[in-house]
Amino acid sequence: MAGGRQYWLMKSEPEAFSIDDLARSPKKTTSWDGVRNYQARNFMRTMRVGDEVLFYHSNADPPSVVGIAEVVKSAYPDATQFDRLDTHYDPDSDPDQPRWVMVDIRFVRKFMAPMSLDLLRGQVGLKGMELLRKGSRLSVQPVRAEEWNEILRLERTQADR
DNA sequence: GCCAACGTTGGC
DNA sequence: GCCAACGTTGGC
Repeated sequence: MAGGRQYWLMKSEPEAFSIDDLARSPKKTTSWDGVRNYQARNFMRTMRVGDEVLFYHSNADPPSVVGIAEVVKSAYPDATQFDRLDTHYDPDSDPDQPRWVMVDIRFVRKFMAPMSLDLLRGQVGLKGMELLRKGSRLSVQPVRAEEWNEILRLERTQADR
């Protein structure tokens, strides 16, 4: 796996920040700030430029994977942790040893049709996917190459209808 | 170190 | 709006 491209899934509530918001952002790029979960942070620390990301809309109707982004900047300190006025302010984070990081991601493309949780659950090849696990809340999660390929294959069959 | 209480996430 | 499934906090 060394040097290989990795795949990820990142969740966002479309009301807060949608894939369309990403597509409209300057350079189609945004800083993925505000992550305050250690497991998610640890995954972000291992992200490399060129890694690919499934963009997922949570708390959406229906909740769906809606497109693809790519990592364009690896982990660096999340500025919002030091901003008292920000909702993600963390008074316990030491500026000399920032607790939270963010990465930059860039819009790649939006799927022709959103791929809903229901649709994904119907795929045998996605049985073990973290996203589909009951109670799964991880907002940044790894995606296996087989899962990534299965989802892109699914996308093509959806587009052919 | 245990664990109850609490806060959050996110599907439904 | 409900609530299951978490993760975190803090008393002990």
